[in-house]
Amino acid sequence: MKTMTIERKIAHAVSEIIANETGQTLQENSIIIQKTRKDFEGDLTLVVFPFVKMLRRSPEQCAELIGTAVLQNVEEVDTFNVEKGFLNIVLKKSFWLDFLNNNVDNQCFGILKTQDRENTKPVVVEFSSPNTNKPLHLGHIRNNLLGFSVARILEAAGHRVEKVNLVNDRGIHICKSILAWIKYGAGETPENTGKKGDKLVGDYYVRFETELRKEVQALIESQGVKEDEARKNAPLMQEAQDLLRRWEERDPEVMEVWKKMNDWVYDGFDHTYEQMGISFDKIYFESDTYLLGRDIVIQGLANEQLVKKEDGSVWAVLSEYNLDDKLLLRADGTSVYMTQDIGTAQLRFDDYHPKQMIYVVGNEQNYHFDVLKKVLKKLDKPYHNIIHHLSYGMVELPAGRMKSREGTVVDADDLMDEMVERARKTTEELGKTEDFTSTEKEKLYHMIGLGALKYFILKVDPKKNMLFNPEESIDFNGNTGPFIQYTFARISSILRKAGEKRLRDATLELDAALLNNKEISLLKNIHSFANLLPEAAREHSPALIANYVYELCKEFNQFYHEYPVLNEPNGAISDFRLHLLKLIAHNIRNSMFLLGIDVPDRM
RNA sequence: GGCCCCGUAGUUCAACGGAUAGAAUAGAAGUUUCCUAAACUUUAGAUACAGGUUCGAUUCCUGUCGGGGCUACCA
Repeated sequence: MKTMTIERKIAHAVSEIIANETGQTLQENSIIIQKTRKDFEGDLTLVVFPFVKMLRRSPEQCAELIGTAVLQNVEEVDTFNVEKGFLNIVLKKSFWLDFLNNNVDNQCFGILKTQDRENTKPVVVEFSSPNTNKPLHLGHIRNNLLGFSVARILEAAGHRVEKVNLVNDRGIHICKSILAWIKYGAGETPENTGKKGDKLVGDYYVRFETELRKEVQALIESQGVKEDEARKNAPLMQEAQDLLRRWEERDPEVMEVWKKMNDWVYDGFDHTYEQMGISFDKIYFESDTYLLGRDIVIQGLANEQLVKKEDGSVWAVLSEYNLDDKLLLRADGTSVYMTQDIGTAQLRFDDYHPKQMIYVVGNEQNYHFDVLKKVLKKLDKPYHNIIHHLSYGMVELPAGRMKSREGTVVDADDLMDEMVERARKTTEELGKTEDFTSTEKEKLYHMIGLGALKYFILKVDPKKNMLFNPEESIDFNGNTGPFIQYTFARISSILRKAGEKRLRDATLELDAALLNNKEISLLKNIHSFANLLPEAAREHSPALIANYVYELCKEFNQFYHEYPVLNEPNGAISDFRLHLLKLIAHNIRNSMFLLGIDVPDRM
């Protein structure tokens, strides 16, 4: 143990004094040390209530006793004060100065490197997982940003990470858009229409639904059947199902159209992913994996882990888990969604032998994943307990969830374009880019627009539903991405003005007594990042990082307003502040990197 | 019907069971001879309701009310 954190040192001292007093040993993780709240004097606070009974003293006496012991045994501690049942510990100013000293040249404070990559089992993070029958929308944006950011956070926390995408490129829904294109497409292509491939295919998916609804309506009126009955029997639906059968038989004619249309979609997706700034290490296609799932199920049946009903359909019996039985193969032998997921899980396990497989999938599929894990357990698969469903909340509109039928879907490309446009407009109104080249401008507007969007999405706790109001544009002021980018640009501007030589020659020989509260507060913030990052990794929560970096920037702006850096007459203080700014800048950049957001040197 | 999730300022979001529930935005009032005013300062405003557990509850438990999701031989 080379570097023990100050929190652990204190916790250790606390457990010792309690052991001395009572003869009881308590686990160090039962000692609650938190950051002291703003309104009180101190850096760290110990809640002493848990020890009151053991020590048989009043809370104040306990705090006094523990405080004295900590003061004696931990050299970094300067003083302490007792406020109700809370022991507030003040660290020496030199502790903070040393902290800066030790980390000013560390561009990656708090970031852990994966040791021995070759021999480390990876965490596989699956996200995005689009269907190839329609373009990406706002819901996918949350999924993509979340998955990408969580992958970066895990990596920064010392894990080896593999990002994978599972493209849902087969099934009845895909056949629907293919069929509509064959019937009504009149040879339209992305080239001859100028339309983005995924949009074009999506249009035909919508067209299918429109035409189907007409047929269903007609059936209901002429034969008086119920709607779901009519949907099943409608000629178009029959044709789509026929197309699916032909696809499963690898009918060359169908395969050709399928391939062609999927390629259009992939071109479209590539563009969307690029705009979003996300990428994958590997892409899986369900068309390659669904048969594997079927084989596993058949094997499971042979092993008597699954059961076959009279009609020939295959089921997992899950009554022992209080879940309904789950169908895995239809009577006609075709696969369902769950069957595919069994196959992809197996393949992923074989490919990576991961220590964990994370699936970034909306919370509407909570039940599905509960069942998946149980089915895999039933099948005796070793990986059933390394599956983690990173279940995130939906993005809702003021009127409720997005519905493609009602045309309320917020398109991913459109939204990103709007954000970039607004960044352009706002920046130009402020007249900040007059001396930028046009390339620099485009880059900046993209950075700001996407920064605003990403931060807006990621600052919300992933588990919770969130609201997006298309009427109100995403802000550039306040608790936003651009605010953080702006703060970074401000710091960069000072560092730029200082010049390389000045930065290189700057000394750190300040009398610690000269540190002011704002400076200590900033150092304290950054110091806490080392604890925050592992927590964000554990919780799979970019929101923790977002809130952290916002707090840091807010703090910096207050400092910036109150204290000069380059204009500070005391050279030692000025030098110190330059170092402080460097550390802050690195930390902001790193934090934003974890969110997948770039920061500009000027804006 | 059964199962699960969520109700915090006008609005959008915070708060390992810990101190006086934080921010942002919208509202009101201010700050540019000074390193970028996308900033800063001041001000007003909230835990759906009723019980319980606890030294202490926005947080855990029970009930009521309100919102959402799942419950397919769809994905």
